[in-house]
Amino acid sequence: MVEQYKQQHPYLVALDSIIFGFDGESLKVLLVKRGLEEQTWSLMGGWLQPDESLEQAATRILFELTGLTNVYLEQLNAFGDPQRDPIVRTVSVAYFSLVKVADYASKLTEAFQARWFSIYDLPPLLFDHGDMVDLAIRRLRYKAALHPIGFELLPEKFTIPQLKKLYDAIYNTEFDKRNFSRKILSTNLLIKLDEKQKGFSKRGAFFYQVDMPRYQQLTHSLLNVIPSPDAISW
Amino acid sequence: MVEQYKQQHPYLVALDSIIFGFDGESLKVLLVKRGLEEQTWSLMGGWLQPDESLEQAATRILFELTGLTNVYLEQLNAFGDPQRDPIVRTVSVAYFSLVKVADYASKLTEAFQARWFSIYDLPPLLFDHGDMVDLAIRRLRYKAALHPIGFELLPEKFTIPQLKKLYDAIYNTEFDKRNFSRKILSTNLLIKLDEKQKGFSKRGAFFYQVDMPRYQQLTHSLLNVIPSPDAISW
DNA sequence: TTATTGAGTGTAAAATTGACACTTAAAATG
DNA sequence: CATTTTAAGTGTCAATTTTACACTCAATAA
Repeated sequence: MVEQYKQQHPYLVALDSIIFGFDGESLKVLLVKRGLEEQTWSLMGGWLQPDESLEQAATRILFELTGLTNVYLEQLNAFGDPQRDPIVRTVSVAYFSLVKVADYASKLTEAFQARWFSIYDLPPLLFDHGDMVDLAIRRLRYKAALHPIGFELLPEKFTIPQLKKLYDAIYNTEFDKRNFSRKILSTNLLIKLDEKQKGFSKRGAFFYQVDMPRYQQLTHSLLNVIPSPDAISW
Repeated sequence: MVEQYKQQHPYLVALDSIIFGFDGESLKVLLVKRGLEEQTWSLMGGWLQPDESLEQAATRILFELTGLTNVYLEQLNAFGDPQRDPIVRTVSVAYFSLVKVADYASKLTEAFQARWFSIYDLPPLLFDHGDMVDLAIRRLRYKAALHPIGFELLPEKFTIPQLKKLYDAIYNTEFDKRNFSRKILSTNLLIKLDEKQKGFSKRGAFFYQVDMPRYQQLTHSLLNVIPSPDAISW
């Protein structure tokens, strides 16, 4: 009876994560040097262990390679081309992750030999990691147009201009600031703080933070977060 | 160097497909009896073979178990809970599929021991197949709200009332037929035929078919296909 | 011929979107 | 201290889209 199982070929199962960050100017992806003989830039990845689920494994690997915890993590796609890893056939489940760069930036690059790359200036990547990144960017654009996940890339407290810059970066465009803030504020997701940002502009912009209970309600609802989402496709 | 690979545990990799169909009244999922000792209703599934990609495997299995070819197929999610298959640890990549029931209905149930179940009246399912179906339904609702994929579930020629019934079934609601047809027609995806449907209503409804070139352009674009998509979430 | 049934269509009010420009707060400058 | 500079912040109007809602029409059946 269990014969049916015994005849089957097992494969290695890997997890790879596309980690997005935003440094205030442009959208970045976190990469590490990896490979057997030649070192190639590659995604954060590792192997599935016997006692863990896919999401647990992705979370563990992220922590081991970056020290990051409590980050936004979502399954992107499973990649299983027979030739994708030339050494051993491996199925890789890719996750994408949104992190608040500011909190970790220094730690990451020092201790972990990791580097942030602009999504418009990526080095050649290991295996099919380039495809994974492409898909992740498309998915991020798609998702961020409909769900208020942008906040995951910003610090706890942020200003509306910062948020607009983030969306400008994600969509490689420039939104109208009047329409943008009207739209964002109409979601009622943001709580205005008394505090103002110092040092960046003369006048200073008010800080906001996410209304967490409302955010929980709405993460999975459809909101039109950006103007003309019709232009987005995947 | 390749040591790194040798130390890893391999796992079986399966593919499972949630196959949606529409019989004119309600949304259905195609299931088969499967299992070792006790036969349980389960999704169409099979094992990944050494020489095929995930999508190829899903397509092959679909064909072997149902005879279906040329169907809409999209990766849903990879499921990898350590306990999901109690016999051997297996990672399953789930796909969801939209088929035109009419073309195949009889063949399927006869030759392949398969049965269509209303999504509101599912039997207990094998392993985590219930979770897979739940997720697939949510994904279908999400996707069909934004992309004109509903046609994949209807015959080549269909009427607007048929299409509305399909959407009513997907969302378990009743859309306003005036607003619905205005919205659908405004996409310019439908070509009106001269022919009318006979036998169903006295007056008869005009048949339409999809404008294929335009459909190709638009499948991946965001269209608001249904009213108030804000109500949909996943 | 008349009745029945589902197909097909229009309108007006409300809400949302998109385009567009001036004022203001605060620091920097001289 | 007055002036300049820079980015923040805000409002309006026209166009479009959405929603709610009800009657006529075509064809078959009686």
